[in-house]
Amino acid sequence: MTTIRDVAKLADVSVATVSRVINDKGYVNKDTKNRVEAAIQALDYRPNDVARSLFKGKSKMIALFVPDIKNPFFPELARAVEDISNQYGYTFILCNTDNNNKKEITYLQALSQKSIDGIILVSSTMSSTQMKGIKVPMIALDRKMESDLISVTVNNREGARQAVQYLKQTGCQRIAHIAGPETVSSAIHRLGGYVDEVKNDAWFTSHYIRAGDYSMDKAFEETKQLLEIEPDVDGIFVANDVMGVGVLKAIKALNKRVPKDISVISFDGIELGTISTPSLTTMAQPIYHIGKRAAEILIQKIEHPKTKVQSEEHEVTLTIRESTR
Amino acid sequence: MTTIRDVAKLADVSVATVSRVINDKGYVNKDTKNRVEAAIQALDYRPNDVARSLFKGKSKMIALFVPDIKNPFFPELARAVEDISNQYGYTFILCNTDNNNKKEITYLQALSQKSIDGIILVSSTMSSTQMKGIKVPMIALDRKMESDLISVTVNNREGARQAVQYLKQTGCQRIAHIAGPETVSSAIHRLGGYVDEVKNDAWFTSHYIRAGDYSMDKAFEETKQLLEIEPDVDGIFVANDVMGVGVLKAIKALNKRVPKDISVISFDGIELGTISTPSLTTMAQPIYHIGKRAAEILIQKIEHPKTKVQSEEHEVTLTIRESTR
DNA sequence: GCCTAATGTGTAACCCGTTACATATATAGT
DNA sequence: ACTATATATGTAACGGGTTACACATTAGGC
Repeated sequence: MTTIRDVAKLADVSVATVSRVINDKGYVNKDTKNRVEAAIQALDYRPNDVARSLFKGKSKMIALFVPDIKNPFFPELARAVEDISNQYGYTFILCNTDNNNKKEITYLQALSQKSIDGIILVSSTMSSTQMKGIKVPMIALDRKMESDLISVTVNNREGARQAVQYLKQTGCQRIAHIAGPETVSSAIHRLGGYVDEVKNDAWFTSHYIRAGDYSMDKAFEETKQLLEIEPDVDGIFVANDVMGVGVLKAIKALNKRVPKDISVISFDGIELGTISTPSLTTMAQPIYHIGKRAAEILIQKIEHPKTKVQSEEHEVTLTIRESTR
Repeated sequence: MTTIRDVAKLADVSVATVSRVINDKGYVNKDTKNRVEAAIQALDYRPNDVARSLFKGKSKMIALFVPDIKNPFFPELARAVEDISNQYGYTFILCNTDNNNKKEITYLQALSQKSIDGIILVSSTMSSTQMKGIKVPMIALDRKMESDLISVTVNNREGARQAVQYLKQTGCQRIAHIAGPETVSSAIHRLGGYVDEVKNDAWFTSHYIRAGDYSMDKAFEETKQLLEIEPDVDGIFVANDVMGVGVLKAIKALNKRVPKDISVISFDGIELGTISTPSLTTMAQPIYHIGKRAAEILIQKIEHPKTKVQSEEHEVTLTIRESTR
């Protein structure tokens, strides 16, 4: 590796001058600058980022915590964050937490030892106590956290209301909900929106709500049980698309038809929903956009710590496909 | 941040001794060790990895280059690599290259400035010339590269042969192939395996081969054209599952039935293939396993540079689902 | 022509662990 | 008792940029 001292020697200047040229900072005579640049070229010199990081206490790296990248909702988020990171010169670190608080804490520790500049969290397990001591800039994405951390989310409650309203508009009389995990804010709000819309209906009882966990398999099981207990269900609002596919499978397994017998609407708008048969009507989130915004806000926080940044709540879009009448 | 010098002061020893305690290296008296450990505890001291990296010239970070994490084949690979990285104490960096050689080179440069310890490449665009100068340990995954870089792949040619054989066994008489990009080794070998099996058949002409690009949309278009030109096709071997879904859609759009009129078998074994209707019969790769092996071999290369490591070619498994008779 | 400000450049300390080397004491072997 | 080793610990250089500070020179203003 050639170092700044090699360059300095070849250009016959001090390392300070080379540093000034590299960073375009401070006064440097034009001729000197040319000489230094020629030396840099000649030696194919590239500054060592680790040395830089050590001095600055910053690493130009940001991390994204997601439960599991295999869940098809997260790759697009990850892609957005990586794109923006890159654009601003940051390196992107991906951490799969499995919703495991211990793993999160371990990552947090490891990353702060590496002088990570900022972290984007898709998490529901981290408590405000745990976040107290941490001075790394952070932002919550997709889910709000117990702590008052700034977040970028969508308007889950309103989106859920619209979904249920749409089912009603298309003629559904008995609308069930396959909910997400009760520890996750997005799931809570989607459930809340559903309840808003059905709580005053004569037919409504809590039997119409089944607790899923955002996974396909659980949704499959819950739907089968639901339809046994409440066979008159003619519409299901599912808390996410992955579960939506499970619901579709369950309905098919029971020899009912979608949307003829039962309409299904879910939430997220991932590509998976276009592949199932029938394709899923869904409340589509601007997934890439929220990932992008989270990264942008985080970088703003990192580079201009005094600027006040605010939480954002984005809109979802009813995307009508084949699973509703 | 508390530093090693703070700890040394509190424990009333030199920094060298603290370092010895931290790294469990060299002689340290038991009492001294206890005192140092108490001081570390008291100050909640954690060594600065950046300083360590600077001295060692190693960062304990490895990167994975994939074309696009949104392609559902890659998340599982990424997950495997991340798991293994973590297990060995490495931090995991994800890079989306979009099959863009410029991006790859930019990443390579940026990462080597950060003293990256190793890189796993899913790439087909990097030439051996470009790799010449690079002394970072690397390994190819899923695709072989032009250069003689060690790789972890599956036996694509043999898998393709088995796929075509299976179609024949189940009664297909005219078997077409939707190929992957001709620049990608896996696609080339899958095409090769197909040709091996059909080249001597009387009916075979090159019209039965259509060039896809591993994307769903292209496969959709190509299949429609294929079936127009060769309406007697009763079996299609598709180079990957994502395209398999596109093929299914095209066949449906033409009002033919799978597997009644046309059997479809694809390659990869991603979860997506279980969600389509009908679900896809496929040659399943041990995706997680090859990702794991690539990471393990890379780390072996990093930590024990003299040990000889070898390329690995893993087996694929015929996974029969609904898209074949 | 004189003073101030702008311009130009170098020295050395600093960021924080690591380790070669020096030094010192204790233990073992004969 | 004496040397060879094992044990124990400290000092200071090192890795490679960055920058405060000092010093020197040039330009500008009047």
